Amino acid sequence: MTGPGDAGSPRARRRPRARRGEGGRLYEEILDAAETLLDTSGESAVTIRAVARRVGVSNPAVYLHFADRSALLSTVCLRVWDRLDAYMADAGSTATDPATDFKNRCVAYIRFGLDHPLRYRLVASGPATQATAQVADSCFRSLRHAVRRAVTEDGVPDSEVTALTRAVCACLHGAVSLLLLQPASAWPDDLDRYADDVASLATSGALHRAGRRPAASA
Amino acid sequence: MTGPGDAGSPRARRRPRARRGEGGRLYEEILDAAETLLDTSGESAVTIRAVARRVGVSNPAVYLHFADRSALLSTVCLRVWDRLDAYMADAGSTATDPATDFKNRCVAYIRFGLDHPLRYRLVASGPATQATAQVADSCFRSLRHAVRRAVTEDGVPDSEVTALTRAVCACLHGAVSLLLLQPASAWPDDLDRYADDVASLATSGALHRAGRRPAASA
DNA sequence: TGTACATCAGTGAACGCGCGTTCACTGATGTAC
DNA sequence: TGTACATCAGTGAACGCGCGTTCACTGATGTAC
Repeated sequence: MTGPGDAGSPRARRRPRARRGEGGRLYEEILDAAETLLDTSGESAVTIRAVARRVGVSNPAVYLHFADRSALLSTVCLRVWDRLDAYMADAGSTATDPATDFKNRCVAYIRFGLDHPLRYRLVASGPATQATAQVADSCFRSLRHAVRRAVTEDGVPDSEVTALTRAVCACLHGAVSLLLLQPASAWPDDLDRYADDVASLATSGALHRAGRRPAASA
Repeated sequence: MTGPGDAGSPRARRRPRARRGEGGRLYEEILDAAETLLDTSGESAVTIRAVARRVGVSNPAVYLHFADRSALLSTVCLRVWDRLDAYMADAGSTATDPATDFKNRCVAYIRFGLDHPLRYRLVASGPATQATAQVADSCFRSLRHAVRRAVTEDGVPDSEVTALTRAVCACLHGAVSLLLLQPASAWPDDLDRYADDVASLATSGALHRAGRRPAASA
């Protein structure tokens, strides 16, 4: 049925060898392949062999750029954190006022998680190296910065902004995780509105708890 | 150093064969072993061979009770959901008023997650079979019931209680996940208070968003 | 009371697989003299 | 201008491992006659 010859076998590209000084290109190709595998089949599918296969290179070639599998995996993790950070910053930059900036970032966070479930899962529960902790923290600080600008008119102290941001993170992450547990068919129709709702819930709830308004029951 | 003989090898128990009619005991022993492995080393460590080794039985013996590895894994998942459900119900039952009942359940949820990180991870992102969905839903309904009783004095409609519960779940799950990403040394000192805070944040925020009070900024 | 038989609760050995990783090697390309 | 050499960017084959799963078998225990 498939005809003779194995030319059509999946991704057996046998890519041309890079020229003298351009060896570093393979590094990027490996990371791209790893990310694709991650998006398609999850963290466990990101194996040295699968990545090499996909790039069209022999297994040992991967070791020219990564010490071992875990080094590859944590580099991928780092890259995804960077992407998320950039995606949120990008979403925030289009806003004209701080509140919208903040909301846009929240929406971006949730969209990112829902658009790339497996990628998101890696950053949300991936290898906890020093490097990833640093990138994660830089992402957190960007968001805290947005939070501070958004609530500045109330004169909220630093410590409270941090706590507020933490609460927002917990809500955003919880909201994404909860949806990812369900089939996409059960998701809200308007995801932007959903993200908005979650963001307001987190902020109003957190401000509330900080004593800015009287508590509800306990 | 370890002396001669392999008698001390880890868990090579070579357990005695069950008597006629008591074959079902192995079923429970397998599940116990699987849960222990899960708690110790995570989902990927729950292999047919590792479980058999731990029980002290040959590999094929596992197939007397489970069709394959995935059947074993989803049974473990089911069991953990049951445990979580029971743990929350137990925590709620000691309360004398609905608000405390609800708070206790929230605290129990968070404690469960922090006490058994890997177990929690399995239920929170485990195999999405029909059976697990059903148990997860029963757990959700218990909590919604507690929420309804806790907010009954405001005359909140059913749909709002469901949305409220969903928001609470998202916050609880987010709060647990966020802490699990960090080393235990960075956790709040008073976990019960932390759980309390998260619970009030979720409830007050959600009531807020429902229009019960004026919105903060947007 | 004895015995053939069925069933239960497993065992031992093997299959093929994909994996991480290592080893010795290779062929093209640039560079020093 | 020619050529020996160093280096870059990889390759091919193999190692040992643990895994899921299957197959044919076994020994104790209960039961029918």
